[in-house]
Amino acid sequence: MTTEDPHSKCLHCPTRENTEWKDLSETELNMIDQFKRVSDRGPGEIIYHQGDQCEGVYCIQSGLVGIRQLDADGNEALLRLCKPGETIGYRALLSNSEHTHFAEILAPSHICFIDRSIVSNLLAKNPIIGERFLVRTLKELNEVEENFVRQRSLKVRTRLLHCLMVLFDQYGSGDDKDGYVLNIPVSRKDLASLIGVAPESVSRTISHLEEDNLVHFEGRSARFSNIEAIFDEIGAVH
Amino acid sequence: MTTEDPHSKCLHCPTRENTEWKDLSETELNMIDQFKRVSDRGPGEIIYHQGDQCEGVYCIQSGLVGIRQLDADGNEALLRLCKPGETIGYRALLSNSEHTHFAEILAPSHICFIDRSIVSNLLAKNPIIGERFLVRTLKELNEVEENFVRQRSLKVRTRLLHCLMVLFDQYGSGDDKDGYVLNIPVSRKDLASLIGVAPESVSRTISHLEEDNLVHFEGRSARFSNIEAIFDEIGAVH
DNA sequence: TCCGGACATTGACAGTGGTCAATTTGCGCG
DNA sequence: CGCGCAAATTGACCACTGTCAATGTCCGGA
Repeated sequence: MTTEDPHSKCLHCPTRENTEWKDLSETELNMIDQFKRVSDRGPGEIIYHQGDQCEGVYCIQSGLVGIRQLDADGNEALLRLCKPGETIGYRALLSNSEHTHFAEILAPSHICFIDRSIVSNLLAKNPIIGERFLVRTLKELNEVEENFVRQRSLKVRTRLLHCLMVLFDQYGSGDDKDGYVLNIPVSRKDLASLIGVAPESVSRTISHLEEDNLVHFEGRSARFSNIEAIFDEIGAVH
Repeated sequence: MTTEDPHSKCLHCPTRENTEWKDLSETELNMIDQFKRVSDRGPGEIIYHQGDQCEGVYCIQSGLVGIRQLDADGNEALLRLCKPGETIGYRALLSNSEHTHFAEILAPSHICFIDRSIVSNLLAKNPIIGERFLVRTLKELNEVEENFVRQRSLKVRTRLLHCLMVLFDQYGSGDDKDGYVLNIPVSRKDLASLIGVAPESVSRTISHLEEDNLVHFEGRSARFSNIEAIFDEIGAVH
């Protein structure tokens, strides 16, 4: 990461327009630029640990990050995926507590670290920032609750299809002569964790989906030959 | 509800000190008093419906309210219980969207309605209010996620014991010559919904807990004769 | 006081999905 | 190119729990 990289300037960050930082003035962005630390991380690296004090927030410039939480048995549940543009670690900062999750790099990523003092400063000066994070938090809360209720009422097969459609919506690589193609950004184990089942159950369900000619899997790629049938099965309003 | 009731003044509301409104000035409280609508509701009444536009927020002065969400099958999942002092309906207001849940009275309650215009006014004048609701939202988010992960890793029996301990913490009527007593504030069906299982599973688990002399049930009352053993079982890794 | 309906319990049963174990596949690295 | 480890699949097994049905209990209203 050299200083000549245009992306090293927040002002020119391609993701900024859709983030909580979009209302910052050029002066404020320059302040962040001056103190932020950009780093280049690879899969498996941990950005912050569960239980750690919050040092600041992390803005994902590129790549993919997974938010995990340890359960009572020490297993690592994958709660959600975070794309470029997302700021993570803000919850511990705003509630002035330690991190209740940990964040792991899932694909090679550029991560910008912004110290908590900078964030506090911006929050104090610019109430719109706090408001943006409030809205973001409310949205996350709705998503988690929706997920929560969905897992109670739907079977594994439907949950997997639903999950695949959500992933397709966010990470789908468009269509193909023979259907829609998705490069699943996570391992089978993490896919299983996202829908709250054992990895073996995902494998078995995948086999069934193949037999039914609904989805064709090849490693981490999935091709949906009959996406309408899938929407029917999950009862989607899309 | 007569105007002579001292509780009709927010300033004297016994719950105010622990709420998001604790930082309001007397003048601001008087403004709320002037426009709020207090009502006396009975079990089964719906305070607001899922999908409704948000008219304002509701402050629970006394009683008990359940927050429910409809799932894909039209079932009503009980997400959480709200005690006196809690303000509900604020999420739709703050995110400027419709209610994603509905709120149902579970025990005779006094509910104060505060119109959204009043709340917006206070939020604009007094940024600390927004901050209080941000912290509240962050706390709810943590609780939901904890619950989410817990339901994946624990068996029904453990979840029920955990749920009973949480209820005891909040609604327990103290001890007794023969153990600790809790008046369970909800039906078996709702108790089942809180831990994400079928009502029959709760009944069966209750029978087992009786056999094991861990909890003695009598209608809606539960007596914990050996609360240490319960904590052991909840804390245990398995 | 009795009746009716909602709530709760109990039992029977079957299917899902978790667990364990054995392969197989895939991939990084020497 | 092959070794070795991790990921993924497949199969067998069965405990758990959801579903359905029957019965029992409680409570409010006529």
